[in-house]
Amino acid sequence: MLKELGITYAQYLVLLALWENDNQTVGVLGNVLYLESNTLTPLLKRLEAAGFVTRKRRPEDERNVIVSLTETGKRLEAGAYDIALCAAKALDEGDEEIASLREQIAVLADRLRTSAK
Amino acid sequence: MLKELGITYAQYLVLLALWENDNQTVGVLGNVLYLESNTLTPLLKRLEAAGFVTRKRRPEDERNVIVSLTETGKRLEAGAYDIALCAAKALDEGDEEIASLREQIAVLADRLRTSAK
DNA sequence: TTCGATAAAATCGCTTGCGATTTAATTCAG
DNA sequence: CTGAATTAAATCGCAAGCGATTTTATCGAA
Repeated sequence: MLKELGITYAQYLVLLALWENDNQTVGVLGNVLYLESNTLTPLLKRLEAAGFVTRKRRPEDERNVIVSLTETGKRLEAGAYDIALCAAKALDEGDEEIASLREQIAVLADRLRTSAK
Repeated sequence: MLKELGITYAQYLVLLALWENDNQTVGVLGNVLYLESNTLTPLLKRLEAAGFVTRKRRPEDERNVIVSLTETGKRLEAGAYDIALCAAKALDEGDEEIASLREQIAVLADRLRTSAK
């Protein structure tokens, strides 16, 4: 399904974040996805080259780069709607179980992250 | 801790499998780790270059490559013993919880794998 | 005001992981 | 026995992820 849309899974995650909240900074996007600029910058450039997002420096503080959806990027949301549904169906697990599992993992990930610091 | 041993996490996983069961074929190793030769071959070459394993064609069937621990590779097991303990401690979760979580994830992964086929 | 500290992205080098193809060895059918 | 099919690794090309460093912009204290 992702291939039909012309994006990878990591790119899909970035777009999910942008569909949720457009015009985010690279850094904020990284906080959401637990990724840093060394990973995001090249990925965002590919999304930009594919015409799904734009990258502009914020005039008030040129250190920040604002990532925004293009019209094409916004339209993609509709086409991507089925993906989560199909994934859930493939997992064949109730929403509660998935949410619970996700939560457990988030807790563990947080512990690792803080214990690493 | 891995850096002290001079290995990466993926390499650690391969070594774990070999400590469990030495002299495995690339394919069998791949079945255990859910990886294929396109990933394992370069990784194994790095482990070989680092002196932890050897790679030899099996004489009876030259299509198979047997991966074996060197003495250095075997000795590494002792040095790696603490890793799992520290990880468990960092997770701060009982063995049962971790095992249960691992099992739940394995079930989901299997469903995805079979529904993809 | 200026210079050093801080902050945000970008860049570099490397390992992983994977889809697709290739190479080489073995097996099997006619 | 031979040539086609199958199997196991290897190879190729690319995207991700990350540690480390660099670049550029902003802030802050002397």
